[in-house]
Amino acid sequence: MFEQINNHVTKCTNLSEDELAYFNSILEFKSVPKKTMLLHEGDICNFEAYINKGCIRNYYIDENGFEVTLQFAIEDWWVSDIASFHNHEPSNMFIETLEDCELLVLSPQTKEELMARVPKLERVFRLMVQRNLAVLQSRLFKTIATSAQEKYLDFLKRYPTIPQRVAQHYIASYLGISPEFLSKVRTKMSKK
Amino acid sequence: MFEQINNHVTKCTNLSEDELAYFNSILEFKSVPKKTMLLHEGDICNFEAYINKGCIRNYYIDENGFEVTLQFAIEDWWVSDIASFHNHEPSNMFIETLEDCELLVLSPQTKEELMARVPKLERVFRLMVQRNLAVLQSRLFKTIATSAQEKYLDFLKRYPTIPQRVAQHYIASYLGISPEFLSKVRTKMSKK
DNA sequence: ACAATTTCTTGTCATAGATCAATGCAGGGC
DNA sequence: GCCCTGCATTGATCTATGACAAGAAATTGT
Repeated sequence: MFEQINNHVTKCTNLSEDELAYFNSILEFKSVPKKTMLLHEGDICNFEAYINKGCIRNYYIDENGFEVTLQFAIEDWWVSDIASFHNHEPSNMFIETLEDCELLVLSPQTKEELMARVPKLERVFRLMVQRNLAVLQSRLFKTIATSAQEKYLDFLKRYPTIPQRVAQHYIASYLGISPEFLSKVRTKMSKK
Repeated sequence: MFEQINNHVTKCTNLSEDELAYFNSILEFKSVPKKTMLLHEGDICNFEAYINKGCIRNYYIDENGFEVTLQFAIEDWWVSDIASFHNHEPSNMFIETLEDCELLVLSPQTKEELMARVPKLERVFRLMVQRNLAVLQSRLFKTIATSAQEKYLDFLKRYPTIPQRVAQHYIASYLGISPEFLSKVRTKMSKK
């Protein structure tokens, strides 16, 4: 049950047997069916969850009900609203399982404890946030600078396994285009 | 010279006199004229700079020469390409001063030393990255979900001092619209 | 296996914003 | 004071993408 996450963590830093055991001992295992809301706009996010199995998305909704998918997360990723989680402030996003999921969960308290006991893990989480930031920066750039088709191709390259797992209209909402238009882009692409 | 930055840092964490003195001692002061390139695409970013005075932007350029401004930074902000800085990998962005600037600079080595000697600062920088991430997330959302005018209004609210300091076409490139269209949005707004 | 629901496709029409070109305007160097 | 050069504005088209509607296809639960 912990091989995957331990593998993941030890890629970034070296931990002793003891440290690893402690780390595992404070993780809470959770099994969640698909189509479950893990976080609702306005709630304070009280989890940072490692995905052992499954698929999750988080998204925003604007005043008119228009959805924007911020990210898909699958095995070996973490999901959370970091800002809400750390500052204990209401979130403005939604987090929802798209498949049945197995999660390993940290609460704000357990995470703090963990950081205090195993400071080396600070690094792991800082790296994670930094990587996230870099990805988001380049995504913003592409969102602004490129056509729908380019964005879709880029998405396929970056996340080749996602399209087989999630409905197409979610991908459209990730790319920032309408589902109809994504469909048209796809048919145009397949004709050539 | 250090009041500003010390103020900034002690807002996030408590430091002793000694720690603060050490922190200040390793900062390198740099005075840079406007229109200077601090980082060029392909270079490895070797600085994380606190802006004591001045205004800086970082931006991407795509294959066709189309520019996207990632952010404007003014007094009391840090500028860097975090990913390039930490992983010693080539950057894909440009960083350029828009005004004469006074900077307080960390190199990768001095930052690491600093983190080792004053671990409390880990927290400061992690918070900074997290805040950045949250801002960028909400910006991506707005970029996708809202009209040019809304984005502009939001920009004015969030960064009220920037428009007086930077050329309008830079703002357009931040908002992801053409300079001509921003001009049209502005005249339409002022007519009502 | 079937009905019910959800998702995907296809067509037509509408529009925000891009692109191009012309004009005006201001600041800096001489 | 005058000429450059770089910005901002304005107007006339053009285009990528959105919105809506209706049908086809796929998935789901029972």
